[in-house]
Amino acid sequence: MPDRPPASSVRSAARRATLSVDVVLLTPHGRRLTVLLTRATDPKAKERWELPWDSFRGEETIEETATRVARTAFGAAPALVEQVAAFGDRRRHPAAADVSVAFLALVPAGAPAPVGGDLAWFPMDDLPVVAPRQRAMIDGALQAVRSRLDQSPVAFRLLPPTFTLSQLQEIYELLLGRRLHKASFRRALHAAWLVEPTDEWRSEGRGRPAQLFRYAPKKRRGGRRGVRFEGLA
Amino acid sequence: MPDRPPASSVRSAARRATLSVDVVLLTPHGRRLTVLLTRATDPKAKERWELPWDSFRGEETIEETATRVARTAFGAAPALVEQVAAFGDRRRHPAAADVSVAFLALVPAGAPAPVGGDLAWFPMDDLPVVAPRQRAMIDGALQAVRSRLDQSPVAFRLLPPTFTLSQLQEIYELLLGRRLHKASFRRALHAAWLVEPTDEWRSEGRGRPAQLFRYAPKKRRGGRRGVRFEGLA
DNA sequence: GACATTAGTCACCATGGGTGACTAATTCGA
DNA sequence: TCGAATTAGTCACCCATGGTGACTAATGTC
Repeated sequence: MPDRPPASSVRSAARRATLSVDVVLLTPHGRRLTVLLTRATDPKAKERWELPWDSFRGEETIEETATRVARTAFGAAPALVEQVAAFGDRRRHPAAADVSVAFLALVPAGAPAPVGGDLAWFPMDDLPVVAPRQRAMIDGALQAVRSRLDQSPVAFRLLPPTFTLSQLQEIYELLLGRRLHKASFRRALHAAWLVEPTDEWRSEGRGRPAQLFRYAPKKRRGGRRGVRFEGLA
Repeated sequence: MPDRPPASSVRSAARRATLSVDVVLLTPHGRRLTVLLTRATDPKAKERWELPWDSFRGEETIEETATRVARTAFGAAPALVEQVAAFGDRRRHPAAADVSVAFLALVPAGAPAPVGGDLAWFPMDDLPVVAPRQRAMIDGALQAVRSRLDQSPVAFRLLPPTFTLSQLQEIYELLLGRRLHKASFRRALHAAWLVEPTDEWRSEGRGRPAQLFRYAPKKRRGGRRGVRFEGLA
């Protein structure tokens, strides 16, 4: 049996802390997932690159801040913005914020290459040095994307509105980090009623033209079992 | 093609915000999951009950704050503390914090009943009115527990170190909100190598005595498929 | 026209897992 | 003392899930 403290919680006097909102912008480039980094603003910073961030302002919600930061950095609204987690440890952060809330933002494939030298897409597996807290945020964002593959339309937000099934499979392979069998992938996809065919076909390069599909989830019967694509709406 | 903003992000001057850390303490009582609430400290508050919380202090990490808040409220260290998410919207919060970080904390079954009238375990499905932001935190914590059932030893932290398989199944049924078939549950559990038998048996009440098990996850072969208990370490 | 290349489908089969029925060991009451 | 009730634990049947290789289809290239 634990000791029993006084029933009401001990409260400290209200204190103000510095808070930042950081965004991990992701987009596929070829067969690799890439992150948008900006050149560090502080010339004295050891690190040369950092995630887009801003201090939290009381006027907006943190989601609004994240969306604004993403739009400012990338130049357009991302296809999806979701919170990853709050990071409130003592690891270094560009703003030296007490606490930073990380968001992940997805941009469909085919994003324009960054203009100047102050913005660049870096492959996830070949990142430059960034502040340790932001490094943890990037890892957390990747983990979040992977774990939400079946709960959130993450894969579809990394593609344009219409896409071929081969493109979709490539995204899944990218995120899962392993090859999938074509027949299995399509069978599961069909069973999940996540996409519907359009009447367009894409004939690019050699090979048979592929039919274009769009993301159009349908109500599912209440089957509880099954793994892939479960719970996606 | 989106418009291109100046390459470097716009930064606002560092601003300080109020930040709270709130804890959703959960424990099973009978066949129901319950939450620990304390009586509101502010006598003018509309709500009479609230989640244990504290303002963030720069000296600790938010995880440390959460653990301290949980220990102070419950009277002992919980079996597991994990972050749920940051809530930075405009919903009302007891501390009127700009941003609140919610944590979930698990206490094994058999927790002592609260002493005074200032602390009470409320069933999840019969909660009193709490501030809207805290209400969202409670819902988020339950969702987090459910979604982490297969990734984190959540179920085992709601049980004492040794337990019967029937007890474990009850916890899973509690969290999933549906009945499970005994044979299926045990087959999957066996395949996952999550528990090992002790040489103790519990003979309480009528019926055949049950063998006691302990949580002792073993390395799994790299099988990728399968649902239940996957990824649990 | 042969061939490479990519799309799309099929059928086979191992495994996962839902299910009912069985046995085992205990308490309780007649 | 014995049988019913109760809880633990296991087995075997069988269908659905999903891995796999091989096939056909439609295009471009040489």
